[in-house]
Amino acid sequence: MARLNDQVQALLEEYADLLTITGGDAFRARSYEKSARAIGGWPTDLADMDPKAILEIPGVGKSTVGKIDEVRRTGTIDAVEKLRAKIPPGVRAMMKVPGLGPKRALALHQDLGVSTIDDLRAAAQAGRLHDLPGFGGRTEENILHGLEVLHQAAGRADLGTATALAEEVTAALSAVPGCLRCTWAGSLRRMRETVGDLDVLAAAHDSAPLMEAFVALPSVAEVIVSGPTKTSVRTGAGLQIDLRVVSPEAFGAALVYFTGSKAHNIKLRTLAVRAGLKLSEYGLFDAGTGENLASATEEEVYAALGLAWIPPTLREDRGEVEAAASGELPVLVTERDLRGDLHTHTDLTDGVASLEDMLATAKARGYAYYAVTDHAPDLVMQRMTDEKMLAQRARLQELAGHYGRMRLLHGTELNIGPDGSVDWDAEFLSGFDVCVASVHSHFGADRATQTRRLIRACENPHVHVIGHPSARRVGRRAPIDVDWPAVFAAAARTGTALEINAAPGRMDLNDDHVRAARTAGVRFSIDSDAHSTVQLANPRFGVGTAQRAWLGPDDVINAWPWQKLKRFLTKPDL
DNA sequence: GCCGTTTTCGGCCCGACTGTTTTCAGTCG
Repeated sequence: MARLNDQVQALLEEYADLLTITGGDAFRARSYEKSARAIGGWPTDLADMDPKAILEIPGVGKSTVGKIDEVRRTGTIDAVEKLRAKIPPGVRAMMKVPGLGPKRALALHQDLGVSTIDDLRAAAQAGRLHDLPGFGGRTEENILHGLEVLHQAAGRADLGTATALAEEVTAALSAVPGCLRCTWAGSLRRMRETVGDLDVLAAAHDSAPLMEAFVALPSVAEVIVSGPTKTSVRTGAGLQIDLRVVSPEAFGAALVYFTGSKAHNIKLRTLAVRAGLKLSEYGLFDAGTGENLASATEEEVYAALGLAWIPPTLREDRGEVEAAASGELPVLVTERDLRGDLHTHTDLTDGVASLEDMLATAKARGYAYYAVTDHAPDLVMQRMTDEKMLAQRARLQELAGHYGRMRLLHGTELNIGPDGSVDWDAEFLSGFDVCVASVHSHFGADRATQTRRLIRACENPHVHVIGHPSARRVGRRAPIDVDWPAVFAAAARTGTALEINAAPGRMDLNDDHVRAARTAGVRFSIDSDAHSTVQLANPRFGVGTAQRAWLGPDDVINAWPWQKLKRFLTKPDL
């Protein structure tokens, strides 16, 4: 774990879950959930804060400060350990199955002796669940389906988790004496939305010190294989990390080789063979003489194959090799191109940071414009009212000019109802600078219904962006069933942007959909959906998706200068 | 456990949906 905040957050979340499972005070559990979120989203590392400052974090009281101190001293929390002794970890894991909450998870454990996900699957397949009180045939089916959803992401880490781990590992290894280069490769470098393992590459003349440091990392739980060029470990969270150490002369060739994808590598090797060459992780060689033609940098390797350097996010054999050969690689949008964020929250609804803190962090990111888009009233739990929204708008107007030249936009995240309607009438909506509209309910409706509701939302003259259009949660909830070509056509026709939601748990739209939508003429908004100042850094992940879909700066409305974006936010008459 | 121009005690987010039920528990956002 990179920050003490993350460690504390994980322990407090676990404590809240265990309290809930054991039927403890629900308000206490909720309180711990809240402090966990507040701590995870707090920008300063707890390790650098004194207790008094920690007590200032909203939602954190004396009891939590004590537990933070305990984590700092002992690495854990005694109260959590005591509950862990009573409730097998599998019971908590079962709560991750969609449709299974604390009550049923505990009932399954107590009445059926089910205490792992595997037990649960076996029991459901054997039809042993529907005899339990409160369980029936449909519940059993839903649990089996939920297990399927969970299984698709099992053992895979989302982009945010994997990136944090990769940064931690490469920083630690880079500090080892004799380490000349260290970076991550593999699917994480290609910025796939989830990764099954982490590939780390280092350059050194002597690999031994790196291997020793690697297996001694605090996040390592198990060593799978260990040798002079390759060591594989598993983290406590179950993610495999492979470390390969090569000589500095071979670093570029190894980076190409281990970044992949497999299909991209095959294409490159085929190209090499046809030219009388041989490509491996050690370099590009003359097949006849064995002479090393290129190996130190990726650029040299690609150049020796007659190719321009190909950005890692494109290396999927989707035409990038041909484009590199003909000098037609696209100019990709980068994080630096983003001039603003059009989907963010504050503590007025479910964010954990104040408006002022979010604005200050946004300004530090160098944005030219920034939209605050708190939840609208139809998401009842957020308790939004017209008055609260108008008060926020007034506050935003007061703050105009307080954040340099950053333009402050007042927006909202509307809820797209099952019929495609949204929270407010046209008059109220016209008061916003920007409206994101998202699906937050009725995920199970049929394709015709989902398609109609999204198209109707696009046709709303006050809706500028469709937020997280598929409503999927990576590894947790399947996307809604939609006729995407029809929605893409509607978005293009109505001048409605589709969001690339950059929160690692969403990554929505995904790269395939973005590619298809772009072909249909759709524009995109790469948004953080930040609920804390830390999450304002999310767009880097969305840029990965955008690049994988070959998007350039012109495809992304929040890469545009304000005047151009302003015109886009005035939709044409339909 | 946290918090306070309704409060230092007594509240704490609320409604919809699903599947199990015969009046409601569990889950979700």
